[in-house]
Amino acid sequence: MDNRQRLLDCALSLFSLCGYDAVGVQEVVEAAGVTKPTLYHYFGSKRGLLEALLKQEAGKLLAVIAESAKYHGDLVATLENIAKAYFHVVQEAANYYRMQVGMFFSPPKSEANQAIQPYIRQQAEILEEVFIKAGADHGNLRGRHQRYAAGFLGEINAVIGLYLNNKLDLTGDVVYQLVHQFMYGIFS
Amino acid sequence: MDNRQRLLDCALSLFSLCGYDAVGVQEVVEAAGVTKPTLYHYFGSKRGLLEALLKQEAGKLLAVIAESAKYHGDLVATLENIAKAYFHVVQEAANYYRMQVGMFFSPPKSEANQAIQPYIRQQAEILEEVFIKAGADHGNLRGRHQRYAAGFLGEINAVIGLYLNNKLDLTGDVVYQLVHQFMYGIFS
DNA sequence: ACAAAAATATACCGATCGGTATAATATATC
DNA sequence: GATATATTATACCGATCGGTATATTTTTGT
Repeated sequence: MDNRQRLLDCALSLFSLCGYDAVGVQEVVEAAGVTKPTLYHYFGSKRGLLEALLKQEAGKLLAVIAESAKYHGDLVATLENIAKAYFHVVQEAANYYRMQVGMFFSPPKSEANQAIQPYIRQQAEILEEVFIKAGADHGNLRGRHQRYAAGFLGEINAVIGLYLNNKLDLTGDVVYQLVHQFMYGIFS
Repeated sequence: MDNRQRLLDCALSLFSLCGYDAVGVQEVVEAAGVTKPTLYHYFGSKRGLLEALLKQEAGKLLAVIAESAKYHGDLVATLENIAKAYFHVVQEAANYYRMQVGMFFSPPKSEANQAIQPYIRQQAEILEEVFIKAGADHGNLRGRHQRYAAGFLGEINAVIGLYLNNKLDLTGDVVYQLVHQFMYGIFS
């Protein structure tokens, strides 16, 4: 009865490791120990499988990030919470996060990119809102919220990239250094 | 008689737009107006076509970046030169740069990721060397060159991402703001 | 107990995948 | 002008692609 979830789990492993296009439907069902009509019963198509996977996993991620991004007047603290949340998600679901970032940077006409776009946009909105609200307290941020949100996430993903390649650990110290460098510069 | 170059050009367009896996050999040769044995004569395989493409395009990019990254005691000026160089490359060869970033973030077992790895490593080494040399002048940078190189490139790519989605222009002002925020923080 | 519906398997579809054997056509060398 | 070499085309290969028609099993509602 959990064949549906097992298909999702196997799809996540294979997609994140080899890529959506490179993985055949046959490969997914064999890994899950079922046959093709079972997959098509639950998901209708390969694309449907991908979208169900994103709905489940990206939904979880968005909830965690949104919770971490509540701004209460202290921008440094908020950014630290956000960085901590991303690092936590990556450590709990490295495969999924790798896949999400890969899909974001995948070619614009690929199915993978089109499927991830709505979730990426929500993510961007959450981060932008932080800088917009902080702009009320720090006037000179205004008009740059989009760039700051993208830049901050870019730095987070850069560090996550190092972590996924075993180049560094995601300690609390990294959170501190990342946020303070972003806020006060490289010498802080 | 320039069928070889035409194949490379068409492959670049298609790969960057739709992805390496999603583009068939047949599609490439049709776009180039030749037949399959012509492609296999020049490149031996689909993978060989990709590698020839990278050798040509990534080589050009690396030369430009390396030239821009010569450190002469002024870190701010060097980072501005690097950012300018990246922006210049992106404006001259948007398709290729999009493809390169996409391949960098593609799944670790995909052919695309494996093919781009050596070039990405060279790029990282160029950037890290800047921060290592700057560490001689600014002691408190030492031991963090890897993180700073990755973080700086992450911010550059974040801005480039906004540009490729028509969210902002790559003006000299963006260079200034990016580098100064990186060096002196968000309020600079 | 029985019928309706959900879930799974067998076997198959046409299309496309990357790749090639063979042969014809240019092009350059002598 | 003959010969060797590089280049291109015709036609094809087995394998895999995503997807499905049909039938059977399992579960559910009554």
